[in-house]
Amino acid sequence: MLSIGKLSGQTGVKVPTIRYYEDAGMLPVPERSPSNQRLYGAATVERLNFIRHSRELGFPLEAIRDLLSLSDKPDQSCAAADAIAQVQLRAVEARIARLQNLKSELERMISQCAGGKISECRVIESLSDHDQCGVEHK
Amino acid sequence: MLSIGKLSGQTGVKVPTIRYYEDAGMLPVPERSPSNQRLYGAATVERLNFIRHSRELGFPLEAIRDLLSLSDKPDQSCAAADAIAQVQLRAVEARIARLQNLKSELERMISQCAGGKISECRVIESLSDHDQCGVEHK
DNA sequence: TCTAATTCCTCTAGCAACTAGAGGTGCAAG
DNA sequence: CTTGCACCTCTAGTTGCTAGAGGAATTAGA
Repeated sequence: MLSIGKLSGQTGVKVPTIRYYEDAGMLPVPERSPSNQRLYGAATVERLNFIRHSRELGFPLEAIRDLLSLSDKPDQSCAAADAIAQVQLRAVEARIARLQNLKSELERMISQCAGGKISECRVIESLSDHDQCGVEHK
Repeated sequence: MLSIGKLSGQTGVKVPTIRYYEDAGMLPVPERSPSNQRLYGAATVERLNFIRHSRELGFPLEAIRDLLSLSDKPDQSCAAADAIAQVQLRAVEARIARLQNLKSELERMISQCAGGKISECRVIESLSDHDQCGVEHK
């Protein structure tokens, strides 16, 4: 069994964040030692790594809860879970599309900033200029 | 002169957000009408468009404040503005790469889900597994 | 073995970047 | 002239944490 500090060390998730995740329902309520300290099994390392990687990909905790609910019911038929995965896939595709717009916008800005003065700098100008940006706003 | 509502309409930035930006030092304290209502000049439309566009590109308010202060010194080199954009570009590229990893995992999961069980899916596994993730952590 | 440093506990409060609501004033149209 | 909207200030809520207070327990070194 792992203390919260060991769990933190093995996953890179900070101790207060682990406690926060517990409050937020991302982690099951752990066992306690006789002196009231949290004790975690090895499965929690996996679960925390999963949460951390998903967070790094930009998933909100709610979406991660959905994904975790898949792995919490490994014997369930995929029919019910398929919808969740599809929704996540569509969300990921939308994120990628948007980020690729932003990427080319940033590249364009940088290429136009060829070591000149700010008065000639296209970075600031293009950030003001809506027509050139290629990002859709309503 | 524009009321806060007109300014909001012309820029797409919500009224409470404009007031928030004022508190946050992103916008100069505006004139007031005799009845205490905010009045904005045309320059504020430009400034707000700049802020909104920068936010949509993922710049934090602090970086936008830096960019705004740079644009007040037009004779300096634009290297600093370029550097801020470079940092954003690198962050965006990293996110795209990770999301594409996840996208193919989700696609694989959905295709494997044809009649199978969740326990055979590799999404959770690949998101838990540090070695496969392609992202560097410390 | 004793002590000092560390880890753990709970709790509250703060961060960014807003958003929503309460409760009140002003202004323009029917 | 009154109704209805836009505006005002202020507080509080949101998400996903992070930092600190104040206190108990465990571990490491002399």
